[in-house]
Amino acid sequence: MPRPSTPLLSSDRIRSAALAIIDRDGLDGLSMRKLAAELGVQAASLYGHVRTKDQLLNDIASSVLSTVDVSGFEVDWREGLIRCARSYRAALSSHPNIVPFLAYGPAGREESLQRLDLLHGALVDAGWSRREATMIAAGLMYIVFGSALSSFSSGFSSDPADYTDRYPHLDRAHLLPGVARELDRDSFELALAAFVRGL
Amino acid sequence: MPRPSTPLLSSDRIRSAALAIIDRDGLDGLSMRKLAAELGVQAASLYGHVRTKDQLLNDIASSVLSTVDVSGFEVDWREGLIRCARSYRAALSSHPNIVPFLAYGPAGREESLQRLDLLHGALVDAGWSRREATMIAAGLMYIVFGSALSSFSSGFSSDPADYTDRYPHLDRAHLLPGVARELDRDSFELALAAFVRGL
DNA sequence: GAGTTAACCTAACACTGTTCGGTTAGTCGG
DNA sequence: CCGACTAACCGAACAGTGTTAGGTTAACTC
Repeated sequence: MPRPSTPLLSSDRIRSAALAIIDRDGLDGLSMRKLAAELGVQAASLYGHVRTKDQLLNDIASSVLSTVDVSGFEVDWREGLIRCARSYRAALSSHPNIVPFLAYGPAGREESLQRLDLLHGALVDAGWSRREATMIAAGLMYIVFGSALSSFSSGFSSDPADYTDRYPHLDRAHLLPGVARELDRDSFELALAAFVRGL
Repeated sequence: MPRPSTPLLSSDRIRSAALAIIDRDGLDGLSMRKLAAELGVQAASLYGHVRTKDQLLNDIASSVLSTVDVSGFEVDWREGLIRCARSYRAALSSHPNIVPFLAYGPAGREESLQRLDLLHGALVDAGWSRREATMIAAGLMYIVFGSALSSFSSGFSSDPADYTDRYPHLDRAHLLPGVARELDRDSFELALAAFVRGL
């Protein structure tokens, strides 16, 4: 196929198709050839719109994080922290399969820095020292990312025989998968509330 | 080379060589061919001792986590939580490059479950309900894994120009890389203390 | 000493991300 | 209107990945 009359590809179309694949097949399920195939195109054609796969993933990550809202600090810094964390978690858990990518490396994403700047400023305004503000922001991110990884409650088998005898205190762990989502949310809320209250 | 008089390979040698590569070159720096080369062997030979690369990584992860100590709950459950979290973090931060692998999937690792069982039991003994115990354990893991990812303080540039003007509250963020390790530890301790105090 | 097993090898398969050079449709200058 | 040029795609290839099949020979067992 030569140059088509109306372009088949665009950065946006590529990004959203890639995110759909990630959501459906996981992070490892995304390959450039598969992505191209779903767009009705050959793999090489993608590189006219995207520099590298890593860059594509970064762009997707940024767009996922762009929905995070850090407003709400005017009322109360505790409430601001809680809202910010909830918003972060909502963004991440709407596309959980991309979280391992975020976990990989030095981010330095524009969006993250901007939000972090606001968060830091709000904490300093509330009376915390700069160093304390940095550590509190870090702690909040620990809880958010830790809960978003959720290799915790989703990592349980649903076969009771896997636990009985060997792990006496986990004798009902096989019920976890059924309530994993709810339990993850409640665990996050508990951790967040305890953290903020304990500051 | 036919069968050598004394075997060149063993599961242990393979595991420790692989972990050394991961520590040195990162998770992506480990390939079966490279691992084989460092052991003076061809890649295919590894598969006589290791089922798959994924299994190898799981075994390595288990051995890293095997140093975690969950004793210390006799004294006080708060102290027990703190010691457990510190021990976990120590294990993870001694081999930080394998943490992204842990972040990937349903773990269900023998070691983790065993430790989780003890933790859960200790919390129930201390008077928490089973559900609360589960959530508290999850919250603790959030902080441990979140801090071990450390895509936070290690993700900052050391060039002041990257922050000035654009991020007014982060005007000293360029200093972070120099104190990243210490700051990460302090942030972890702060988050842990706040979390436990807030329960 | 024969037969079996264990430990290595070479070669290959089906993938991966990415690049090079080609082909053609659309667009712009004269 | 037509030539030059660019934009958007394709086919083929490269170097790398995890993994398997089948071969070769040393060491062990009876």
